[in-house]
Amino acid sequence: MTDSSSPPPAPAAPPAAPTKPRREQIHEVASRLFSERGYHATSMRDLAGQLGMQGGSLYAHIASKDELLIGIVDRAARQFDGALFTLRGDSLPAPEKIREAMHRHIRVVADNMESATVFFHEWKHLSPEAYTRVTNWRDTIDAFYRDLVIQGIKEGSLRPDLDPKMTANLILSAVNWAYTWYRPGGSMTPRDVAEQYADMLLTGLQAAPVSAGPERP
Amino acid sequence: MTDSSSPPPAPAAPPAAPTKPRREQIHEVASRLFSERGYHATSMRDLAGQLGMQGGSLYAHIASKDELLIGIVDRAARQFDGALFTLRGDSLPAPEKIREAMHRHIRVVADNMESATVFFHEWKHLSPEAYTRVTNWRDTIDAFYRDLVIQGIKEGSLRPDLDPKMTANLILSAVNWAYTWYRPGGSMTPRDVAEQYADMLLTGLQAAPVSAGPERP
DNA sequence: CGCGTCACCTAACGGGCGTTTGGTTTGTCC
DNA sequence: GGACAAACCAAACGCCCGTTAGGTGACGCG
Repeated sequence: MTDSSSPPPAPAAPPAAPTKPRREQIHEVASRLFSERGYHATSMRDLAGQLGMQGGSLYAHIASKDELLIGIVDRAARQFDGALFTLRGDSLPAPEKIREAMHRHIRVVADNMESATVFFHEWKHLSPEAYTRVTNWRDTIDAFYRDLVIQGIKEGSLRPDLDPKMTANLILSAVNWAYTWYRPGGSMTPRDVAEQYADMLLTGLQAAPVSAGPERP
Repeated sequence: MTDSSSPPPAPAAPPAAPTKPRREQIHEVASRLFSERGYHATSMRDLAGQLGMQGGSLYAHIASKDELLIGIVDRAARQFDGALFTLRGDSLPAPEKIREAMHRHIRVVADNMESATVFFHEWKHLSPEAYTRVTNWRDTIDAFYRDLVIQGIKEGSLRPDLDPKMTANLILSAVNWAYTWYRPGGSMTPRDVAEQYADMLLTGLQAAPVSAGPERP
């Protein structure tokens, strides 16, 4: 609509390229369509139509439909990776670390709603190599949260009777499920969500007993 | 393998029919394939092949592929409904009610892993009427948990500073996400999962402060 | 014995799929 | 002004999809 001649290729300065426009546009629109309709329910002609071109013309920019999915999922995985693994070194107490990890995790989901949705929904349709890559990667995320809980139990900041595996499951449920309900335009920032979730998880939903007496007041 | 002549039609007693075998077999296999591969990645010929028949022969028993999906999703929704809505009348304190609702919710997921997976994954591909039906139904489930939290705050059994919407989101995250990791053959029963989750959620992950003093000992 | 019915097969239908091919336009650089 | 590449179109490729139509054998019932 606005400008039909999309990219001025910057003729004199190609070394540090300004952006790669068309290929990235395709990936972006594919993220949107795959997340809205699903991978198999999106045809290459649908995708091309949204970009104002013909189905076959896509193949001047990309190699195949599979490669598109792999690109989207890998990119999402790298986002999670980059957000969480810088935390491994930090020496915060476990509750603070859990709070911070949840914040970063939810922010990645919130900032990449479309590719995160594709990541959680369509990873089963990846080619075998990409499939096992993603599966292994998810195991390391599980382990990250599990180790975090174990550390907290050891240092005494978390309840000693916790099952680390189940605790990690619970935390992951909270942060991952966000892709189903969070809407970036709404009133809550990713930080708001993470703070509320972490508060509820760490200190519990139950009202504190009425201070003094152990039974009736 | 075992018996190839499947159903003796019980000629003298058709009034209260014994079972409807073939149609149900198709629904069961479809649940499995849809949950494993996704709706659009499962062809009617795949489905028929698993039942030892030809693609076209399915249409002697079912009307269409859409109808299959609708049947599976509706059945799953009815399971959740039946499990949760008998709780509306009970006059338990909110924490107990949350614990019980989580237990029932997880049990439905665990006892119907395949149709639950289809329910959570493929509802976007329903026909328009079934789509809005499922969407509305999910809203009532959200409201159920939200009201439960509101009741708990009113009666003083839950923290007064909770956001009911977000608290319901957290509970739903835990019980719904179970479909991604729970395996019925494993060492944990649905009750084990629910008890652990409810304990963690209600009383919190953090270790209790060192008993006596309000500040440093 | 003939009739109906059930469960299934074979074959085909129109259409959409991912992808390839060859050609046309457009714009830049020498 | 001629070479060149990028971006795209139009058309076709073989294949698979959901679904339909007509036919066939087995079986129970009057």
